[in-house]
Amino acid sequence: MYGPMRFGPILKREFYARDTLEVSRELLGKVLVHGTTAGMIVETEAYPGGDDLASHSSRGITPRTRVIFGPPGHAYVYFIYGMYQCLNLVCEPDGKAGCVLVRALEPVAGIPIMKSRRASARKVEDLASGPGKLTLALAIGPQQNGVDVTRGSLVVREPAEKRKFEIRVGPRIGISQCVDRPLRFFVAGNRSVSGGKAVNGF
DNA sequence: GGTAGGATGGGCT
DNA sequence: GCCCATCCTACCC
Repeated sequence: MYGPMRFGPILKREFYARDTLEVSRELLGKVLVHGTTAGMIVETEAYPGGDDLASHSSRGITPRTRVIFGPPGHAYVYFIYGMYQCLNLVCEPDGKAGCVLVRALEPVAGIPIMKSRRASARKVEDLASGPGKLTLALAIGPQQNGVDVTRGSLVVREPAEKRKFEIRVGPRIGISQCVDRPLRFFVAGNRSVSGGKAVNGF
């Protein structure tokens, strides 16, 4: 690599101001950057709101879910299972709910720092191979809830060079409602995708 | 290779 | 009081 932050342009707000499923699919292969750490997005899930009871926003606007109804291109970070944070990116036009859960990254930059934050990870591919793991690896927490991801220290960029990959689709992980909707998207065969062989078929 | 059980605390009914 | 958009460890093939 020629420099630690040599990526393409930041994704603009118009990228996010679209259908949640479309954005979920197109985020694969983009690079999530926070400070000096970065990873390529290899797994996402769509949470379109409305009648999708698995979506936090399906029960309406609350203090927690307010950001999901706000302008696109912002981060929705929530606390789960008493110890982890999950990162979502808000989609759809302002006023309409919809967000994408970023579920896994392939580490690209700042790997030594990520290792220090993820002492239990044995391999580089496991540093950010899950929604709770990637927020630890990139030090994303409640401070980032509501921030604009089209400018500032937490952004999504085009990759330095585009790679070809096959996209697979399946049911979302860890939910109890709407379990049959195929709203999980991942890069086929990528070692950083969460879940392993049983879930992903490789 | 695989899985069962526990950690741990905010959000909402 | 119950429900989680999870992860890690121990343990078992």
